[in-house]
Amino acid sequence: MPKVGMEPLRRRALIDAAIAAIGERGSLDVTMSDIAGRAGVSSALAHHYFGAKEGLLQATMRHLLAELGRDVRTALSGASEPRSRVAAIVRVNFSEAQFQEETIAAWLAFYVAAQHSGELRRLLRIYACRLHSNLMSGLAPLMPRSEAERTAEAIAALIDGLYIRRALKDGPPNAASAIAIVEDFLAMKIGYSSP
Amino acid sequence: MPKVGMEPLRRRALIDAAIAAIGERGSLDVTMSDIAGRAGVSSALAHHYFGAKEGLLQATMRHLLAELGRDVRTALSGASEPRSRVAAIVRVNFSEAQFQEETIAAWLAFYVAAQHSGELRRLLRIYACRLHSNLMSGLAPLMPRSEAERTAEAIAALIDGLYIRRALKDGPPNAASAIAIVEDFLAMKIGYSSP
Amino acid sequence: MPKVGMEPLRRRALIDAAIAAIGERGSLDVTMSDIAGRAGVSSALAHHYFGAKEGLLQATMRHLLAELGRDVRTALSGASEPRSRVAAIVRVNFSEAQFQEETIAAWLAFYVAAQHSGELRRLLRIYACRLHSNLMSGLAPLMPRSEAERTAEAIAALIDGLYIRRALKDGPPNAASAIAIVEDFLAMKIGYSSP
Amino acid sequence: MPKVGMEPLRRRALIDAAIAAIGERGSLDVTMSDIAGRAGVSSALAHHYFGAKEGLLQATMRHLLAELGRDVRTALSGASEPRSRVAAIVRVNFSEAQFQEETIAAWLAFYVAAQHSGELRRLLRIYACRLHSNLMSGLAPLMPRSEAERTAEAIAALIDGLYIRRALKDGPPNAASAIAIVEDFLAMKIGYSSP
DNA sequence: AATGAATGAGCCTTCATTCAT
DNA sequence: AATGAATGAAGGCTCATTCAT
Repeated sequence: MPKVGMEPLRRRALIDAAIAAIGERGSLDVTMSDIAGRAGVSSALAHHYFGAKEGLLQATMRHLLAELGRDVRTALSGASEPRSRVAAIVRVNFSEAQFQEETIAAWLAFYVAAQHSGELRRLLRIYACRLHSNLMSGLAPLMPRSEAERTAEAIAALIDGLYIRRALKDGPPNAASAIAIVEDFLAMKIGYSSP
Repeated sequence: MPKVGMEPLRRRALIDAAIAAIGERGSLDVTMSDIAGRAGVSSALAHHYFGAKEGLLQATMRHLLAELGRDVRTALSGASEPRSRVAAIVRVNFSEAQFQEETIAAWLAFYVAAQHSGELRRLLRIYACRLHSNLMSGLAPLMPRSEAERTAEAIAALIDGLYIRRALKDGPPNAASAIAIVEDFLAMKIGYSSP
Repeated sequence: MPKVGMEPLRRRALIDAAIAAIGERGSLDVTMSDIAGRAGVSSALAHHYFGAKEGLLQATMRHLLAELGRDVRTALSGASEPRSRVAAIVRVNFSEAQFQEETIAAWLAFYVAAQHSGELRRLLRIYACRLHSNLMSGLAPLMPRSEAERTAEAIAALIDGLYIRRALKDGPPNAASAIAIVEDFLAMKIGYSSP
Repeated sequence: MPKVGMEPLRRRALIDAAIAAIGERGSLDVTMSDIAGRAGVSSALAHHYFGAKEGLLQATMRHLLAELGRDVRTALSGASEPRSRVAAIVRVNFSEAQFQEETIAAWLAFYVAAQHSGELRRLLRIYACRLHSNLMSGLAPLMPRSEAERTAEAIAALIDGLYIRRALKDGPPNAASAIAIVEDFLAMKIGYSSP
C-alpha cells in the first residue's frame, strides 16, 4: 500500500467521482461527502487537495474540457481535407467517450452553471472559442468568411442542442442519429462532396 | 387587514418572483425566502400557497410553458400556409417575450433540472411533444414523413442550442441572428419558396 | 405562550447566555450551539437574530459596555465634587454588578480579542475614551492638565490590571482591596482631602 | 537527509513560531499547521516533539516565562539597593526584549487563557509569585510589611494594566511613558530618594 | 529525523418547513 | 390572509491528530 505519491491518484479519483455524482444528479448541487465517498476517501481529503468545493468543480470541468480537447486534436491530426476536418470535429462530440448519459448530464450542468460563475464561464468560453476556430479551419476554405462564421455558429448550436435534448430522452444516447442530423446540415451547406 | 381574492395575485407574484430569482441566479438553487422577498411576502405564505418549494417550482415551469404555448397558438392561428407555420413557431421562440436573458436562464435551469425530476421532466416532455407536432403540422405537407421528422428534430435542437449558447454570451440576446440561422436551415431544407 | 414580540427577549437571553458562556470558558472560543443551548433556543435562531457569530459577539460586547456606561452615568450623576467623581468611577468598576468572576472573564476575553478585530477594537476604544474623559472631569480641576492626563492613564491601567490579575486568583473577587489600592494611589496623588 | 541533534533547534524554532503566530493573532487560537509552517516544518513534526498542541503551548509559555525570569535575575544581580531592585524589576518588564507588540499580545493571550487551563494557570502563578517576592525583596526594607504587600500588588497590577492597555493602542509600545507611570507611583510611595 | 496521507469530530451557517397567532 | 417565531437537518470547511514510510 503505497503511502506516497497518492496525490495525482486521489485527484483523479475525486474528479472522476465528481463527474459521476454530477452526471447522476444532473446538477452541480452535489455534496463533497458524496463525491469523496464515491472516490473512497473522506471529504476532508477532498478539501485538502482542492481547497474547496469550487476548486474541485473547476478542476472537474477543466478535466472534461481537456479530454474533449485531446480527442478533438487527435481526430484533427488525421484529417487534412477541410471537409473531413469538420466531420471529424462533429464525430468527436458524439463519440462514445463523450456522448454518454453521465458525461452529457455533467456537461449540461456545467454549461448552465457557467452562466453565473466567473471561472466556469471563462473555461467554457475558452472551449467555445477553440471549437469555433477548429470549425473555421475546416469551413473557411469552403465558403466565404461570413458564411463560414454563421455555419460554424449553427453547427455549434446544433451540437449543443442535441446534447441538451438528451435531457428529455430515455435510454442510451443515439449518437448515430445525432451525427446524421449535423451531417445533413453540413451536406446541404457545402454540397454533397463526400466528407 | 386581510383582503379577499388575494390568492391569484399572490400566486402570480410568487411565480414572477421565482422566474426572476431563477433567471438571475441561473439555477433552481434559489431560496424560498429570496423568492418570497421579491414578491413582497413572507416565505411562509409561499408555502401556504404552493405547499412546498417543489410545488412553486413546478407551478413556475408550468407558467413558462403555458406562456410559450399561448404565444405559439396565437402565432399559428394567423398562419395557414405550412411554410409560414414553421416560420411562426421559430419566430415565437425568439420573440421578445421569450428570448430575454432572464427567461432564457430560467428556461435552461428547468431544462437541466428536468433530467432528474419526475414532474419537471413530464412537463418538459409535454412541451417537446407539442413543439414537435406543431412543427410537423408545417413540415409534413412539404416533405416525406421521415424527412419531416428529422427536420423537426433538427429545428428543435437548433432552437435549444441557440438558447443554451446564450449562456456564454454577454449583452442582450440577439434574436435576429438566431432566427436567421434557423431560417437559413429551413430554407435549404424546403427550398427557397418565401415563408 | 406569546408567539409575537419575542425578538427582544430572545436577543437578551442570547446575549446573557453569551456572557455566561464566554465568562465560563474565558475566551470567545465558544460555540453558537453552546450559547443558544444556554438560552434555551436552537443555534439557528441565534443566527436568525444576529446574522452570524460575530454579530452576537459584538452585540454582547456592546451590551457589556452599555451596562458599564449606564452604571457610570448613574454614579456620576450623584457626584458633583471633582474628587468624588473620580472615586465614583473607580467604585463602579469594582461594583458588584461589574466585578464578578463571569463578567471579568468575559471582559478580558473581549479585551484581548479586540487586539485584532476591527469592530470589537472600535467599541473598546470608545469605552476607553469615555472612561478617560470621565476621569479627566474629576481630575482636571485638581491638578495641572498634563499631570491629570498621566493620572487618568495610571488609574485606567490600575483598574485594568486589577481586573486581569483576577485571572490568577481563586475565590470570589475582592472588590474592597482593589478599590483600596486605587484609592491609595489617588490619595497620594491629590492629597488626603476626603473623597 | 535526517540530521542528528536537530531536536533542540526544531523545538526552539517551533516555540519561536508559536510566539509569532500567537502574537500576530492575539490569541491561542492558532493552528498547528500555521505554527509548523512558520517554523519551516510539517505539523506532524510539531506533534512529534510536543505530543499535542497543548504541549507546544505550554512549552511556549514556559519559554516566555523563562526569558523574563532570566532577564529579571540579570537585572537584579546588578542592583543591591532595595530601591534600585524595584526599579530594575520594573525596567525589565518594559525592556525592549519584553515590551514589544508581538510579545505583549502573546503574553495577554496566555494570561487570559490561564483563567481556565490547569497547567497554564500554574505556570502563570509561579511567575506571579516570583514577581511578588522579587518586588518584596526591594520593598520590604523600605516600609512596613503590610504596606509593602499592598505596594507590590499595586505595582504588579500597574504593570499588567499597562500591558493590557497596549491592546487598544496603535504604533510601537512606548516603554518610557509606561515606566514613568510606575516610577511616579513608586516615588510617591517611598519618597523621592533617587532609585 | 521528518513528512505526506488521511480522517473524525466539530463548528458555523443555511434553508425548507411548521405552527401559533 | 398572512406572518413572526422557531427548528431539524444537512452541508462546507477546518483542524488536531495518527500512521506508515
